Amino acid sequence: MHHDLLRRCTYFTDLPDVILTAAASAAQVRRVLGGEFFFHQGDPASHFYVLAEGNARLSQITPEGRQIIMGLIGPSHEIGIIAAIAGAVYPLDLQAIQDSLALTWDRATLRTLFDAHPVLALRALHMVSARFVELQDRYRELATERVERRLARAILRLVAQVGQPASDGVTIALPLARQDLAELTGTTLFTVSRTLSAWENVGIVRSGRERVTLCDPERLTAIAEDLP
Amino acid sequence: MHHDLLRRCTYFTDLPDVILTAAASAAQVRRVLGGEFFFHQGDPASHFYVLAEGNARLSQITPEGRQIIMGLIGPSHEIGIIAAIAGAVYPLDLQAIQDSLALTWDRATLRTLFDAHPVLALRALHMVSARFVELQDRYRELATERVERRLARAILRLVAQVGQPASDGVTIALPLARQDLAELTGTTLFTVSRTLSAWENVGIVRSGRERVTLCDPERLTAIAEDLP
DNA sequence: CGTTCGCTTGAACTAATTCAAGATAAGTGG
DNA sequence: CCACTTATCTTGAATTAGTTCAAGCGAACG
Repeated sequence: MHHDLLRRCTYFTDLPDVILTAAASAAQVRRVLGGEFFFHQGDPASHFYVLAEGNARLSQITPEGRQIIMGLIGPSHEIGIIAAIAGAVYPLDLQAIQDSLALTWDRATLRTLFDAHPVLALRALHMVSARFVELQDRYRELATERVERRLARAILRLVAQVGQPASDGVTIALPLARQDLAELTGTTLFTVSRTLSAWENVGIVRSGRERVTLCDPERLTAIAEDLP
Repeated sequence: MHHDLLRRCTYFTDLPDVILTAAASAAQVRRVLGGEFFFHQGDPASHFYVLAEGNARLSQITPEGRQIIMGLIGPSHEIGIIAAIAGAVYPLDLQAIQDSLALTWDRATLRTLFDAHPVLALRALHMVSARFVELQDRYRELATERVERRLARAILRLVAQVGQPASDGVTIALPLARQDLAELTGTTLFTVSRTLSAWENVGIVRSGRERVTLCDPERLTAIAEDLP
């Protein structure tokens, strides 16, 4: 039921039932196959999405054709509230990693909801502000910290987001290549490979083809936070 | 007159007079001396500001005590709309560079204005979204581009923002030390100094103690955009 | 069973940092 | 007005984190 999905998003959480119902019943459903795109960078921002099933990658292409990953998202994550703004374009690509399902609202519907329930506009402001602060922190991280630490944080973030318990730790439940981790942390696949190998040698992680398992969260946190 | 100042901010521009008047008459005035802070990182976000006179620096301190500059702002720039959100804290410092004057609204006032004129909430969303996209671009820049190019862009941005015509080019009308440029571009003051010296030798800029003059915008743009 | 794709590792290289020393310029107080 | 002090800037030399390139390994997949 859409209603329950919405209740789990931070955007809709704790709102009165009447608003949830209004939003849920105004939603469209969109299915996107793994590898396909919800939208591309530069497309007119027409729809706001809440991911229901699957996983997706937020990425940007540099003018030179180099790709960087701005984030990886899973169910109940909201994307594209910029669609509420007339004339806006999406600032990045949203690509499904696995077959995915999303609820979606177009601008007119969104505006109707905002007009009926002004709290939704404030919530949108809240959401973008929170993302802004997060991005600011990652910016600072990129400007001031070494690759090993950035990679440690990226893995801790991913484990928190999409971790699945495994026999010897927690596995990141996404096919995640070295190249992806490199684009996520602003480095090269070689450096990622070397770093993961070093960590594996001391038992912090286990990793293989497009897969990383975190075995020793304490020690990885120590690296991320620069503790003893 | 406050009304005119507001008309020049992108946040208020093109709004009906009645809204501008409502906003202007609800504003408080705050004066801050050069070097003093409007607010600190971590303070409860109580006020939204529009800078009227002076210049200010947006900066963050890392847990290790290293500072990075997120931006430099001048008159008619809006800061701190996060104050509209209950429980939020400022994510960075805002420090006056010169004696400054700002219009300011506290949360209750802001909410009253939002209720009376819902377009203001949408505008807030618009503003934060625009800043978000800008920051994303700078993030990509930091992740993928070399220091020289980042510095070139930073200087072009500053010239556009606070440039003042001079005899031999356009001067950045701010006391701006090498260290400031380093913190703005994610590098060290030494690298900034070397790069500016190299540029000065080929006539792209002239620079001295806390001062940079851009003499050849075309060539600096060529560096920023990686043209021939 | 061979081909493909992702991963690893070594070696050379480089952009940028770090550290040190000195030069230059701007106040400050006698 | 000049010496003193302080802050900013420059430059060189050594170092290093990370990149780039090349070669080869190994698991997945048709």
